[in-house]
Amino acid sequence: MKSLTYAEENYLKAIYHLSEEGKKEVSTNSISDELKTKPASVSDMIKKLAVKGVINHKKYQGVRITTSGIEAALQIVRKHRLWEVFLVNKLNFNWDEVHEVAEELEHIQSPLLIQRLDEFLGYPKYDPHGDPIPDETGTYKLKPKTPLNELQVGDSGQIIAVKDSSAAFLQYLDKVGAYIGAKIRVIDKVEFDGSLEILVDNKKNLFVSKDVSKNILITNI
Amino acid sequence: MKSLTYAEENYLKAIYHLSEEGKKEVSTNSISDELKTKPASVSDMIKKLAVKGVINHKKYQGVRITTSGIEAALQIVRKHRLWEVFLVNKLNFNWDEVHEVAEELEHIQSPLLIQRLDEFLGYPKYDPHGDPIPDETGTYKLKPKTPLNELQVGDSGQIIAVKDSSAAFLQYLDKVGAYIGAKIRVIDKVEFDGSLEILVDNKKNLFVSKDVSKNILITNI
DNA sequence: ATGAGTGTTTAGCTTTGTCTAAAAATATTC
DNA sequence: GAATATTTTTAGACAAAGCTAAACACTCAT
Repeated sequence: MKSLTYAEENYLKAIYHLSEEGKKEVSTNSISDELKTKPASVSDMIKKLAVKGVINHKKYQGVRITTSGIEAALQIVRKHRLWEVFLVNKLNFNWDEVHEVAEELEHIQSPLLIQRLDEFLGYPKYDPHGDPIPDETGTYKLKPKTPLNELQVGDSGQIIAVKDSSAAFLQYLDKVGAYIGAKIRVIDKVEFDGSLEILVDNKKNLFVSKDVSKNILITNI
Repeated sequence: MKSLTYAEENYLKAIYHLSEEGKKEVSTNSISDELKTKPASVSDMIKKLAVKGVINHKKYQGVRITTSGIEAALQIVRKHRLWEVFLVNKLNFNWDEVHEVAEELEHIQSPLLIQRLDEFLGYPKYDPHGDPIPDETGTYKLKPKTPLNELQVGDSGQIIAVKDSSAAFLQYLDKVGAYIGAKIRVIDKVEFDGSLEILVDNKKNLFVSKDVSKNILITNI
């Protein structure tokens, strides 16, 4: 299979992510929304991707990613998330600063580079946002994610990801001392407003509103 | 000044390197040789670069890089060489494997990334080939380089670079235990064929032909 | 079931960076 | 100094990736 151009990689990744969200068929408009391009541009690109065999397409019927498309997309996702780990763990970037740079770095073409980077980082299984990193074969494992607000008093676990990854929300978390990987336990729950008291890393008590707890995902309850 | 595209950066870097080799004016043909493009493509690009103010150009008279062009080129060179240090020092690449990947990485646009990478690497002053790394202001210092074959018996120094950086030559050096940074001393010189006996890192005697010693550059005699 | 509205595609244009072929300018040689 | 050779530029084409505007197809209400 011929390799993909920079733009083709971006379209395929968008289609892959949209395919993950439930339905099999991805619409032209949803792709153009995701990538901030016009539907006409998407139609053009769909033809190219279909020729390369990474998607199937019938006119006016949306797009379906193929097995080989999923494989290719997973390798791009793998690169993106490995670079995010590098930026956060080695270069001390914050969560909210890594995405755009990783968008560029993910397109670097060098299998050896990615293999060595993976090794250098200690073969991480999850990126700084808690999303799984596929291995060279495309295999990955999701951690079960439960919104913090669904936990009961006494439940414990680890912050694995956030739903709202806006800079504002990430900065709030930083400020109160919560972070991806923090161990937490639910100390008290106020039924009236759904707010929680949680213990962070066995040392710090924190009160969070339901609005906040809905956006924090916990694993390993 | 408007920023440069990927291709414009490559042309500017080529012009910068060609300008370093003595003469001020760089010819269209030499640029097309360097970049493996056709002279017609170079003529087109020259117009664009002249509009952006990084080169001066009079028709049929070659090209001269401007001060602002040198500044821009030095930042690209800085990025290229920092990535080379990263690849060799952190990811265990060999000297002869880093150039192509660094050619891609040097185009990533993120001042913060380069700043953090520089810090992570310990603010290196020279890349794995012994070439100087400009700082954020474009300042750098060349080490004086003398070909090994011009040293006399008793002279000592450090391998700072190689002239011939073909994979074959670099692999030969690896095999005999010579490397950038190795400390050497000239033990004996055969006047008949110009071959040398040298002591490497105070522990290993090595015989090298004149053809080899011409291609090894020494600093700090 | 038809007509309005939404979604998708086509047609044609733009920019970037490349090319070939031909024309123009400079350099070299006799 | 004229003829030839080389270098450089122009002209015109093409592919990639985007756009606008217009045409086409599907979907849903009435």
